[in-house]
Amino acid sequence: MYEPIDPMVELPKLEHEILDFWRRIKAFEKRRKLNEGKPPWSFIDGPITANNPMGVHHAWGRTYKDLWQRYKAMRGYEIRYQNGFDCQGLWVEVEVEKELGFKSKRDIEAYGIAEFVKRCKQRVLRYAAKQTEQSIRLGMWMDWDDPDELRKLADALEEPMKETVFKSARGPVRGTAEEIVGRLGSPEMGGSYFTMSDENNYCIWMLLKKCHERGWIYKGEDVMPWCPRCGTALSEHEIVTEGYKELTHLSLYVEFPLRNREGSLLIWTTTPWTLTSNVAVAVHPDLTYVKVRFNDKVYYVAKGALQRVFPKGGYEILEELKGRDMEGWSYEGPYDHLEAPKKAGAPEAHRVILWKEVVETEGTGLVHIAPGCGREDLQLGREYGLPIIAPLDEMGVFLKGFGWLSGMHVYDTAEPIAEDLKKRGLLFRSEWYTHRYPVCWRCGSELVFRLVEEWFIRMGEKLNKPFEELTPEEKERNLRYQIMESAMQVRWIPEFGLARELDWLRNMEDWMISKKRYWGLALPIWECPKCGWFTVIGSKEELREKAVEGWEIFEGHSPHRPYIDAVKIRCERCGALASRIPDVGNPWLDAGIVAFSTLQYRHNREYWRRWFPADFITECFIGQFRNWFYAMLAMSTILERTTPFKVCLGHGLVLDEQGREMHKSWGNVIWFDEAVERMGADVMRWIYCRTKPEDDVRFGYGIAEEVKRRFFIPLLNLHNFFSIYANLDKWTPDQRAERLSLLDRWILSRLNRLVKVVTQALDDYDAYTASREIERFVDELSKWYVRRSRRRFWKSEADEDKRAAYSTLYTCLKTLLLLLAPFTPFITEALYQRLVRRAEPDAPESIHLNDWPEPREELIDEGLMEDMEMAMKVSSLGRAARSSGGIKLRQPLQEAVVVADPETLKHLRPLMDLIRDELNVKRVRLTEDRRTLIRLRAKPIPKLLGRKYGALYPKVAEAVKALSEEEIERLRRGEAITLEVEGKTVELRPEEVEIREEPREGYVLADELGIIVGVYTELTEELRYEGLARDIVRRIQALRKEADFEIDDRIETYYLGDPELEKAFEVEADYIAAETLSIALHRAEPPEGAYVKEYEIDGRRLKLGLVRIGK
RNA sequence: GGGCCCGUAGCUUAGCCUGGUUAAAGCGCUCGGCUGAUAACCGAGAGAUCAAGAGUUCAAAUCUCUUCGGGCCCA
Repeated sequence: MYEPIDPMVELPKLEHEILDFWRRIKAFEKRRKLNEGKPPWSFIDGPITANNPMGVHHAWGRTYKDLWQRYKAMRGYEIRYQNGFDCQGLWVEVEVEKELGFKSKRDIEAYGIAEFVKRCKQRVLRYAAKQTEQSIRLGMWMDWDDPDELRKLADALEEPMKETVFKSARGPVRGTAEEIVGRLGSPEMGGSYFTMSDENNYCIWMLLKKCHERGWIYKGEDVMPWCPRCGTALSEHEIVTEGYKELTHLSLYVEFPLRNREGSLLIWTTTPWTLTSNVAVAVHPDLTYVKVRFNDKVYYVAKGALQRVFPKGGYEILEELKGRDMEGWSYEGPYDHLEAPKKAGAPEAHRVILWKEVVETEGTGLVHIAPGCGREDLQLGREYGLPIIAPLDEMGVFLKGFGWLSGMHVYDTAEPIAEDLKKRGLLFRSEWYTHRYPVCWRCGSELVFRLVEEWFIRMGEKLNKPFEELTPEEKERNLRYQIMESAMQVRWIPEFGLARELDWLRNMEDWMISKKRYWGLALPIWECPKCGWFTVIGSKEELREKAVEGWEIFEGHSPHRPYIDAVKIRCERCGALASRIPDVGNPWLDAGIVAFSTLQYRHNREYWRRWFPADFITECFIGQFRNWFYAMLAMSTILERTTPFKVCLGHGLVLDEQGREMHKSWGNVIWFDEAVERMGADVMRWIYCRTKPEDDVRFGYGIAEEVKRRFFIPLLNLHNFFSIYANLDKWTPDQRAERLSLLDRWILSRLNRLVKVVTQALDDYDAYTASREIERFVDELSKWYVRRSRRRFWKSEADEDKRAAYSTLYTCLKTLLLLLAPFTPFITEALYQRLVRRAEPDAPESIHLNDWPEPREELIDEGLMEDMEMAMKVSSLGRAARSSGGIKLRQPLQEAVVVADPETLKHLRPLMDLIRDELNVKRVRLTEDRRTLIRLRAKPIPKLLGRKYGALYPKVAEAVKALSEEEIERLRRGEAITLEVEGKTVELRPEEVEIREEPREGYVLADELGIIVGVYTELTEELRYEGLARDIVRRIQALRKEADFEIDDRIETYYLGDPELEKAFEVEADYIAAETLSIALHRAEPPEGAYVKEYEIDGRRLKLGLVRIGK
């Protein structure tokens, strides 16, 4: 017995049953076993940060990941199924700080780095467990760790050096908790990879050492946005997210007196504290500057800034000059008398430099440059070889050497500095100024720009020429261009991905890999405090060899702070003890190495070669061009000078239903757990699959409801329709038919084309086309094939045609389920169990253990599909015609006429029966002759004819109206015709009549694209009773359903009512009885216990009573 | 400042790469119809100067350029 499914079933509930089922039969394990040793299809999972529960936006990429893994599995490829968790970095630190109520780095150090790092690891494990559960819920088949085991491991980490047992995906593992955490995802343990694993960290060491060997690692200074409260630099990324506020600051116009010439440069700044570190003044080479006299003093400002600087006028222009004319002018800085600037050589360095970024729409058109306090300033300073002054310490307090400012906090210095300058006659003016200013995303403090020492990987020069013109030597020298070569080996989807990646690579600065924090990759750089020598250690073994101190403290621990910091080595230059730099690594190093660390690059090169490069990766592309995609490409290029992935599918953002980004603070976030339990994972997955990946998708419950209604419910209904009737007829797949109807051949043709198209689309990593094609097919299967075939399933005898119908529909449903299985794994499993597993005892026990269907080319009949398209078009026109004539479809009509060109008619000829049934007419006529449906009428134009014939006009008009169609046709061709009116010969000219087309008597028409369909609306007695009979049948059917009779219950029908209706019962008795399974029709009061209802049909009353007899 | 994506009906989208009938769907609204698989469906009506302008072409929503608007990435 096939098992119908309630179309109103709660999909989430069904999905939980399926999850249990999979678990019970070990479906995933069986799939893996089936594909073992087959050709590999390599997918590398971009690690998700295990720091919070996953959101619905993660589900998009994860749907893709699962879709293609499932698809490739059905195609018979071996797959690694390794999920990844990103573990290290500031994101986790911030959350742990919140958990612990910390406010700054000092709190962490007071708490103890070891404890803090432990908390970070625990958090990662707990959220990895959570995300594992959520991913399983989404339907992802991966080599998962048991979430409960991960949680237990997190708990065990309380005592990191204590022995414990972890039930890994490959069986129990014994060791200290810390040791086990370091081995997660290893070949012997299976499960997800964790970027905090020892192997991942040591792999990066290997990579960094290789960079160092090529001279690409260096320590540099950079000016970074810095939070004085948290004591840390923030990356550009952290500021962009939500890091700007409207703030009002005191801005100053300051005079810089010129040396060796009259007057002062006038500069403007919103950060007075940076004046202490001024080194130069920048002007635009091409802007016009003016020398002006104002209140007896002489100033230089940009011409375009005059209005702003002297709003009340009163100045006198003495001279105009270009910025470039001022280059090299020397001036006195405002704080040249302080010790630190003096020591740095600032007073001697002061001069005017040229900079193309200077504008005259803000300030004075002269920009004060302090290379220690601004990123662009620093760059300029480097170009011009200027000294650098960095005035602030970690907490934002002025260092020694700045006179009265030393010891003051930067936040408190604006007004004192203004006072000070005023006293010394250097302050031209001050004013409050409101602008968007970066703040710390954690504590809201205003950021300052601070010079810090960081470590970098050199990207190489930016050569100002097209890629094609680069010489091999230039590429060899510059990592940047090598990575570009790797990027060009990738197939980017969408295609503009390459352009974005190359743009990033062309412009990116050296890669800053350090961060002054605690939880992350321990950068393997050991530096000598005495002489500045440094080296990069490439492995744990190398460190052991070189260690001269502290190894015993480190031994047994993961390569993280603080234990790794205990290990000292000998400086190779001066022999002093060298320590590891305290910095941790950029987290994108962690994620970027996974094409090596997870594929056993260091220990099993053969395995690595089998799985590298990945055939496919997919992630949300917003931001990843400079993050994961970049890091993967960079690291693979460094190690192997090739791309680590062949195809990169990027997708857009998940927005709310109004098209806004989801933000916690806006209250429009949809949580994954809630969404999946409300709409179901399949619906969520289908929403993502049917979206163009390059666009953003709108996501919400309204959209889910629509997707469910338009796609899932029809699918369930198709299944139910088949199940109900196949059960009644006890049809099984072995009951095949020799001969298929045209309709069967058509839908099988459509089906096989669908298989072909979906296969091609998925091979092309195009879920969008695949899902849209599937939707179209379901629509046609439901709205055309089943609708037109319904009666074939209803008839009582099980003949050849009926078997053909069952056979065809079963094939369609089964194949459709297989095609859909990778997209919507739950519902397809549910239906497969209810359909295929009932029909075919040998079928694999889960749909996901099946092979992917092969298209049967020989069944694809392009001609037939074209014919059918035409028949659908004509049917639609016929229905429109009936509708415009106000004739309901239930009323049979005598005929429908189709007028069209011979080509169209050729298409329609084989399908006339179908059209006849669909339009409920007795016959269909096809013709090329328009006049079958249209008659021409001539109307006299009184204005012309009246004037011409005077009193005779009424008779002429009559004659015109009576013209034959042949005569009108001649007029239409432009010929004049002659008429006899009252014995007179009248010449009628074409312009004297208006010719109209009218439907022929009795027909209503609809037309489109040159096809006209007309139905003849005159009813014969016979047709009228047939129509009434159909109305009656429908009422009886409705009543049967209301009475909850089984579909195959026999009944007796009692009727009384209007004589016309009673007569219809008599005339159409056989028809009515057969349609309603009535063994008898009685014109009588229904007996006691009958199910009774009164109806009105076309204003006539009818009382019906049904009595159930049984089967 | 540089790079990229997107502007089609009230809303959500298709079509654009590969130019060619009267720009296609869904939602919503109005009216009518069908229904023993369907909480579905079918038909009609209303609703689009395809962001604007220019160019190429016999022909432009589609190709090119410019402008405007929205967004993203990088400075």
